Amino acid sequence: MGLKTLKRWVLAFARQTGIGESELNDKRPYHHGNLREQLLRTGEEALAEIPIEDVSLREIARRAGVSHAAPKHYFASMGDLLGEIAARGFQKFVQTLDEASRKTNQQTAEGRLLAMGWAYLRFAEANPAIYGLMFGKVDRMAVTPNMVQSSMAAWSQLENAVADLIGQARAPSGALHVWSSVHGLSMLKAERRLPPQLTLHAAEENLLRMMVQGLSERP
Amino acid sequence: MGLKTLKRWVLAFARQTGIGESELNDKRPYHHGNLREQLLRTGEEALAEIPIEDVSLREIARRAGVSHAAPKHYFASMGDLLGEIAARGFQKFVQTLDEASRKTNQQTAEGRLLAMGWAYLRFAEANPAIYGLMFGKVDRMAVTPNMVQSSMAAWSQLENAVADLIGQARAPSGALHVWSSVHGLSMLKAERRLPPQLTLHAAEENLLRMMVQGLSERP
DNA sequence: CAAAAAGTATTGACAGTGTCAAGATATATT
DNA sequence: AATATATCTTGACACTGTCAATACTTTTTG
Repeated sequence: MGLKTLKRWVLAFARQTGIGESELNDKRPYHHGNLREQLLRTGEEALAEIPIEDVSLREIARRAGVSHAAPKHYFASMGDLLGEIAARGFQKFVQTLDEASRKTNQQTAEGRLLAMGWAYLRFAEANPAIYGLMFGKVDRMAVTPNMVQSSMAAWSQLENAVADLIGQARAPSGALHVWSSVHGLSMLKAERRLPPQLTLHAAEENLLRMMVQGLSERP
Repeated sequence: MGLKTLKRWVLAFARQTGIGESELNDKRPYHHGNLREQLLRTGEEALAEIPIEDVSLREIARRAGVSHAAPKHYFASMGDLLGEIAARGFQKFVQTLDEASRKTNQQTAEGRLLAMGWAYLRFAEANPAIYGLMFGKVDRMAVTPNMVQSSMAAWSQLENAVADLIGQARAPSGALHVWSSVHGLSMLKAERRLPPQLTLHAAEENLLRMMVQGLSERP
């Protein structure tokens, strides 16, 4: 092949011209080895660090240290990459709410639901960009199968928690009520559409209580 | 000036070469006359007709029949144009809910609030793109003063309606609860994040009832 | 009424984007 | 060891938002 020979020549020539061998060796290998995973992680990082309108496919590739077209092999489009990131978001989301539900001292169904609601609000607050992605704030995102599946898992989780409180029959509409409340508040918060004089912490606790109150049977 | 003379020359030449005079005359005047308003209307049209990711400043200019940089004179950026469109959306929104509140047969505060809630859901359903703009779905949008003002008007309207039902003191958190519910449901609907087996119409009525139920004092 | 000023729209350029096709390079298979 | 496959890069394309320079119109002014 003569390739290795060529390499030796280049190295020798480099040494002659004063270029340090380390400068030639510390270049990344051509094959990254784990680029798909890397792109997902880098994308998440970028979403957390810079304004969402500045997050581009090329920027993610740049941060990952690969060429601008490298992602094409793993993600058919920019929307697909974002969709997969959103899917991972939903998985982390489900996990977080599950932990919150299990770790609370409250042993009642109502207590667990409130704990989940609180965890929901905290998750949205802590991961605004990913949360926005999960719920369609970013128009460039594609709805991937992975993402649909993950979001449905989140729905099931919530419906079960609601069923524990008010029974299977009323669970679907109850879950819709609960999700709408916390999701609506999270969006309004993220978009700064709330009146400034509102004290958030108290308002959030109030809202969760009203939400549970809404689940109770009518007199 | 010689300009009018030149025009006569051109017309004469055009006639000689067989170009119809009408083709020369039916060109739009250089000054549009009402371009700012036109761009807003055209933008709303575009948002209603084509996918939101395809709505660009240049596309709006194209539809308005002007050059790609013409909007610059009226809107500092694409975000500003979208922001103004959102502001108009809020104004129409407030008007719609006001009408719904006044036109309902129900004479109770609860009846009026339910009518507004229903009108809210219908508005979001009928104007998905504009509604998305209003609540920050589009990352390219700027938050213009006009828009902040209009959105605050919407908030006041809602808070008043809630105050009629549960009093001034509890109105702020009550309004937050109400808005979160209907906004959350609207977003979940628009983003198709709801389980497919849900029958929407009934679910919406259920949700509005639960929402009102949540406003009632705790036993 | 003519000249200057101000307002309005166009043209052309720039850096940036997502996507695609063709080529280069590394690993796996035979 | 030669071939095949997987992976990454390069270069191009059409598009975007924004800006500066220019052309055209209307209004104001002298």
